[in-house]
Amino acid sequence: MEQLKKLGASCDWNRTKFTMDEDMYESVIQVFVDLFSKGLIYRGVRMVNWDPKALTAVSDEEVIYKEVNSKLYYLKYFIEGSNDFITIATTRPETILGDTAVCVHPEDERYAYLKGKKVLVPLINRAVPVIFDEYVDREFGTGCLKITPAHDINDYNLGNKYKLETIDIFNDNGTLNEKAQLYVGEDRFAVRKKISKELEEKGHLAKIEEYANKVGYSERTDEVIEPKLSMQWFMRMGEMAKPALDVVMNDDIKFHPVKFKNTYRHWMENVKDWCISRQLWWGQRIPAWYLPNREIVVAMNAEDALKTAQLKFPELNLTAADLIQDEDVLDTWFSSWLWPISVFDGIRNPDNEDIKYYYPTKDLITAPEILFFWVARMIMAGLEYKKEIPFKNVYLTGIVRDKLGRKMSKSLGNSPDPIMLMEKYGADGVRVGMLLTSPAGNDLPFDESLCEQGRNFNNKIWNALRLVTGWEVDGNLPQPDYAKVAIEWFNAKFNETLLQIEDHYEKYRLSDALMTAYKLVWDDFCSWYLEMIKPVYQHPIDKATFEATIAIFDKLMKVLHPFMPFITEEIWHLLDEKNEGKSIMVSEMPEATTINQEILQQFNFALEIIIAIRTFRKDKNILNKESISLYIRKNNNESADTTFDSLIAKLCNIDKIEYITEKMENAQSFIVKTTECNIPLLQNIDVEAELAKLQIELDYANKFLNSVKQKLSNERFVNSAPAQVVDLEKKKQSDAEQKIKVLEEQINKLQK
RNA sequence: GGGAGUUUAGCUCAGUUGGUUUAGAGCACCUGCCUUACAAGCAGGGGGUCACUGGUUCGACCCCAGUAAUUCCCA
Repeated sequence: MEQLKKLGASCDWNRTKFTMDEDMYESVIQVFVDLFSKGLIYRGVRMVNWDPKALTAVSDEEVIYKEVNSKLYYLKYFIEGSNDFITIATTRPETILGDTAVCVHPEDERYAYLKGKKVLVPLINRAVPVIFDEYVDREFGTGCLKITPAHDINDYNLGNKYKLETIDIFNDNGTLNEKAQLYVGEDRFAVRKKISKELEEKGHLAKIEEYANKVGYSERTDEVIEPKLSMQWFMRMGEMAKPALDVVMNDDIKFHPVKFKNTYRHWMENVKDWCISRQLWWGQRIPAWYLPNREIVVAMNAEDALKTAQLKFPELNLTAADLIQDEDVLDTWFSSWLWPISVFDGIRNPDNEDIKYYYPTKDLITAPEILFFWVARMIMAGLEYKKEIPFKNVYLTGIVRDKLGRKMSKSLGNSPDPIMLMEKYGADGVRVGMLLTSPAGNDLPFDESLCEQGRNFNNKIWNALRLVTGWEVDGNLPQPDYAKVAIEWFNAKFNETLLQIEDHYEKYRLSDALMTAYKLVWDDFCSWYLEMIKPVYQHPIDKATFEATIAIFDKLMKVLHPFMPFITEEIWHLLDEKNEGKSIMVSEMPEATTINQEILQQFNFALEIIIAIRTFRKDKNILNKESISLYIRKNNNESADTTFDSLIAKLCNIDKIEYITEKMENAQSFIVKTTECNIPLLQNIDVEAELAKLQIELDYANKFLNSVKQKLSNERFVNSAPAQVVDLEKKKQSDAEQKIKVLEEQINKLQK
């Protein structure tokens, strides 16, 4: 949590809650009592992962499955009242002592004759039925399966289905108990060796095969996990799952990205009852008390339980000492699922002001791996206790992974230390680094270089501030034309970009929103705008331009603030004394106004010219210090647009821009769109190189023209494609033809 | 074994009911620059058979079928 604060997470820290807080605890117990009274909570038997060394049940997450080399034992079971036998395959021969059936596939003709027969469990000769179920894989082993309901989850399910006897042959420490009849008190692995020997001696062992299978080991003790039956508390899911599925399917609650809707539906349609009891040393203790007559009372506390018990069974003369509370505690999700309600005390006081104000909320941000454990159940709880969905959107973040694609984990030691990262790159830098790599719904492949990029961005912004605040402002200076145009252009660009950013937010595409803002600041503001309006070194700037620039800077800081709270707050205060004592956090976000599309288009063309001139300078080794003249010849009967001329001149160090109509001699030229740019000869032209370059351009244009022509000559295309598309192709054709014409002219000129 | 995804540049990812010049971004890479806010920088540049095969269509990164690789969930 301290790390989150350092990262600038803007949480409501005053409302920090722990699930074991008094009020939270009470809410959980109240809900348990309520659901029990509604018949939604019941006690039942379930197979748990038992650690015979630690003497505790462990959760599925604490079991590590390892591939081990074991043996597959083929054992002969004699058919009752016959000398015939069938052969079953098992990796655990010691568990035959708990067998209560043998199972084959109903369509397996090899075993059809077994219908109604019983077979004898080797060594103890217990007669058990042969059952027929499609669960059996006919290809595995002999296609004949022994059923031990007490010691295998699948067998347990079959046991339930066919009402089989369940014989638990193990003690808690992994030794055999008296129900096994043989080897009582000996360890399961010692028994495996002994019993396979005995089975062999008595002619029950057909063969042994080497076999690789997965065995579960306890994460804590590395002991082999023993599936074990135990009494647990459950909550019925069926009735609650249905409405919780509906609100997601009909988009009352939206998932971002939507692909998780599928996963959610799949889970909700196959939902199983929720095992809510845990054998842990901490948590909300199950509010159930056992009476001497084996009855159970569920109540808010021991006193209530006693009162209820006394009322129910007056003949027992019960005292507090007769009631024993269940030792188990509740699954932590059983408190978490109430979070949106209980954190505002909405369970105990359903009509308090806080819950009325804060429920429902808009967005939940969480990890996809707990979509079911937490999100689904919060929705259920919300519908059950508030009759209303708890939130409208669920944004599912990715999992942070290292460069090798592994999850960050303590045991691997591959997690970076956030505090150390923040010292190195700054909190804003780390934030930018993480956010840049969070495309919606994908994992975050963590890379320190991304934080470095974030830091560099901070640095860039800081330097821009240094430039702007370093200017001397002269109130008497008139505003130059180029500055007026630059401001007009940037504001159009800003508005356009702001709409894009809002659209990204709308779609929960945070990395895209950040990247859009990043480019707005770095490219459009720093690289273009500031270069445009920058006064000559050690010259002052006019007041109007300066103020417009400060206003732009202010808006940019607000747009960046959600991503980089620290630097933006700092700069915001340095931009304007009036911000003293206020905070950018609670200032108004800029709003987009009408976009001047025309100036954006004009700029795009100017930009192409500028880039072409820069390339030209580089090609010809003409340093930027050396000023040049530019003669522009429009083609295609286009009229000249001079809006950005003063800026082209400023940015490219051009002493003169002139429009001409005739071909120019003694000049080098290049083409932008269909406009010809001429620059008077400063040096001899390398005719060969120039021709080669033009030829490449010409080839490209011709090839392009051909592809367009081919398209247009296809009657079916012209007939079936929309007119808009066809017109576009025609425009492409005429543009390409024009360009080819100009290129050919130039080639001719050079070849003279 | 069942289900759901993913596969586009060296890396991480966009690509909106199929038509916006011959597919984009950031980073990385290459070249030239210590230009006076910034070398943590500036300017320019190269780089992709859109996993593969077939189909539908005037037209496919996009729709359909199959194949392969890979990830997750459930068993």
